[in-house]
Amino acid sequence: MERYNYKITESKWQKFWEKNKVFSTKIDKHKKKFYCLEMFPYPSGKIHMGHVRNYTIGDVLARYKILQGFNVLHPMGWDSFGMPAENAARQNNLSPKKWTETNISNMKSQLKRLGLSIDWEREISTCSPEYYKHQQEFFLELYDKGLVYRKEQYVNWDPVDQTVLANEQVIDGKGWRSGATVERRKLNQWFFNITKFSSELLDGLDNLDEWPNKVKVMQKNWIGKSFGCEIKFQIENSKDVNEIKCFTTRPDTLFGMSFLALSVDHPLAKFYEHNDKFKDFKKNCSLTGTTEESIASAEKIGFKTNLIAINPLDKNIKVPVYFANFVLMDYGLGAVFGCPAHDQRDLDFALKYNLEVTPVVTPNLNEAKLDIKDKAYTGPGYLINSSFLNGLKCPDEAIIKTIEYLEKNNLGKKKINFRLKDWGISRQRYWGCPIPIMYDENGNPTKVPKDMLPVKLPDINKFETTGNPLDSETKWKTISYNGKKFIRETDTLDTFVDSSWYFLRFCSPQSNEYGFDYNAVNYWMPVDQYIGGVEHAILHLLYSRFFTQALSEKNEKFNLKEPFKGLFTQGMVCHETYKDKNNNWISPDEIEVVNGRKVLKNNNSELVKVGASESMSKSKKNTIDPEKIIENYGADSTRLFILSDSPPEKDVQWSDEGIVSAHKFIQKLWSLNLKINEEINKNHKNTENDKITKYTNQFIKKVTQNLNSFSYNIIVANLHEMHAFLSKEINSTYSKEILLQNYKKILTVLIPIIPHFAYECLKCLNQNENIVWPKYDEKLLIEEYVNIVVQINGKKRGLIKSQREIKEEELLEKIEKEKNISKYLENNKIKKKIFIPNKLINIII
RNA sequence: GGGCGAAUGGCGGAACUGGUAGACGCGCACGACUCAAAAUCGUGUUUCGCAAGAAGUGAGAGUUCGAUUCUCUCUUCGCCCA
Repeated sequence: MERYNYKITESKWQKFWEKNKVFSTKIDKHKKKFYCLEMFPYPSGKIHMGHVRNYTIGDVLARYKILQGFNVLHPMGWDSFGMPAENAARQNNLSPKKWTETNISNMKSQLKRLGLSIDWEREISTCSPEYYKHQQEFFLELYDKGLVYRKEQYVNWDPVDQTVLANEQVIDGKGWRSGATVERRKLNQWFFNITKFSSELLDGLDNLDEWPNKVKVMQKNWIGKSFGCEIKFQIENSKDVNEIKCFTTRPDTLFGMSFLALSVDHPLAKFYEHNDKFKDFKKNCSLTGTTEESIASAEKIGFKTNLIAINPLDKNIKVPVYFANFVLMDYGLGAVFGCPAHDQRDLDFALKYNLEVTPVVTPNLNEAKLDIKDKAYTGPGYLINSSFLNGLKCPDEAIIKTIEYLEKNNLGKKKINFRLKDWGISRQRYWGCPIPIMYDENGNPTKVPKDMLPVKLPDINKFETTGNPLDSETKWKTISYNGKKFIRETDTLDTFVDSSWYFLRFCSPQSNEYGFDYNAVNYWMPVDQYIGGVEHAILHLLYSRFFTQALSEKNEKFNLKEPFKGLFTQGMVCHETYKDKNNNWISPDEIEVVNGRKVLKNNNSELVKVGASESMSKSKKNTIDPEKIIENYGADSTRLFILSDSPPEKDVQWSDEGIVSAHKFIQKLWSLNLKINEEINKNHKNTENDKITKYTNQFIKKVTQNLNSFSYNIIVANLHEMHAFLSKEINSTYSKEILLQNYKKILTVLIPIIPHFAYECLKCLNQNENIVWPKYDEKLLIEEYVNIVVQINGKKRGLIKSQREIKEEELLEKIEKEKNISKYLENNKIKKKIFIPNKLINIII
């Protein structure tokens, strides 16, 4: 029998789609739109299985929506600025631009071979001046709206490479490349004022009912809204300082206060600038990293000042004031009061400096003594040792009462604090979007005038090993404007800015006037379904939400609150890991199976150690190259397998058996297709045509429902069932029209999953016109006969096949006649019967 | 430490609002075809038991005629935040 030739068929259809611009989309206000977007890839060189999964899931949806008659926007582009290009350039002495362009063209052809329904005419690349020109305009627009500012901020500084490191480049406090101990260093940096939108970004989550709950929870925690209060502490023993303000979420524990702690960046630090001991202390603090985690895990150290703070609730309680390394200037007011009995950090600090530990919360009022040793009590309870607050329920009631008292006596006020910080967007890198700012002779920043945009990156072919390459581009840096000399900003924008509006650009990728065309954006946006990895659950999605709101602010033509209506986060692709006897990672390519045991290819006597299945990564060498898989099995097989084994939101395990089985299944479907074609040509007469029509109806319903709920793995099971049914049923003699009519519907349902195959089969039947998603008829789904479960005392004892809507009495009569069931009822009195029509009867004896 | 989620055969996983647990696939076993093998096709496959039957969805309780599904406690694992 003729085998299905996926190579010829797939490339034929891909050429057809491309040539006829089948997937190019235009605005059509008479049609309902559907914007299907997958997170665009970083052009690292080759696509990986994660891309295959992501884009297959998206393509299934896009093709389904097309068949349903939606006007579908399904674009693709490249997140093409970023460090890997710069690193590659340093290593190989080639320009990041060339490296990136080569990768894009490679990956584009790889993606095309997957048979995706992409509108490639809308392709964009964030590193192209046509794209980043508009980003620079946006930067200036936000600047004018007061959402951009410049301030000093700590960064991770690598003293050997003379460069700034991202948090993930700091490993155990050392630079990832140089190995040098990373320092905290202050640099002037640009910021987006994302915190201005804290409330909107938090409240907006409540309306995103098509987002996974876990992502909303993560964003909620990240924004971190907390209720608390600002407390004024009078200061004694100083002529410079009268009072210090602290923010706290636990004002109820104020009577337990035994010290006050300031950040080394607190304004009061200026009075200690000439104190050598303080300078040492500050330097010591700077050795700790900038992440919250590294600060939390570092040893708590302090510098004691001569200041004395007075407890506002009781003037007789006086405590020392410290600078401490665990207080951050970014959070609250850079000053906290320490209550060691009920906060672990404070307790660690108090024990180190021999400060008092007074318990003020007890879990149980009857227990007289609460002894705090080295573990703080942070649970709920009742206030003790707290004068007029004693006995209050803590935390809720006690906090409210304390704040009431403080406000009444003008000692403090209620305040809401957010954990979210402003978004630092300066990167001391070459391969990013230049910030359109220039500095005059006095170092004052001004906007680069609009007609001088884009500020293009200079071509650099040779990279020094240290520092920001743009700093040494003297010619590029200096410009004259209106007869004055200016120096360009040499920082570039965080690449998260690039991806914060690309979904808007896709709506009108050629738009020249502005980053997007208002008409197009207002038609296509919001993205109806966004699909990508959960690793972007916080930053990318939050930044995109912010950017959309920031552009919408004071904008009559564009007013969008949320860019992504639906969000789907897919799981990762995993594979077993292998090691040789020396514990070196081994790639699956270097392994073969001999007598059921995994051994090295070049040394069959050496057994391979099989490790846990983990997400594919180059470092563990457990990757599978999609290109080879598509070459050996075809795009449809690859798509089918990547969907089949697990629900899309969960991790999937790549297996060689799995891809082979998917491939075999396509072949089986092809054999079936040939048989069906034969049968159709026989054109039988005088037959019962009901069964196949009924089945087709059920099949359409199942697949449609599973498509709607992203249960793509179950659709694959549905396809297997369909194959089994048709293989048997094809021996019945159906008339030509009935067989053709039903089979066309079935093939149409296959399109989203295995498009090349499905279109080829439709073509064989000359049925490739007017293809629309088939509707199912609820009336046809009702079965005439039903199997009713018979339970006795809740245990299943048998099945009774009967007509629909059988009455209870009639059913009992039938049960009497079934010896296998009735034997359980003999000599017993029936106490109770539960009858669920058409489903079940439970007899209690 | 806090938050969220998960736990079902040898494996990946099904099971609609509580109503036949194990769909479908992989693996395995047996059979057919073949000189033989591969491929292909067919049959079987939760466990114990010859069988009748019994047990069974991480553990323990609870609600219910009936719980993989709902409630509580615990265990383990995963993710996020610290």
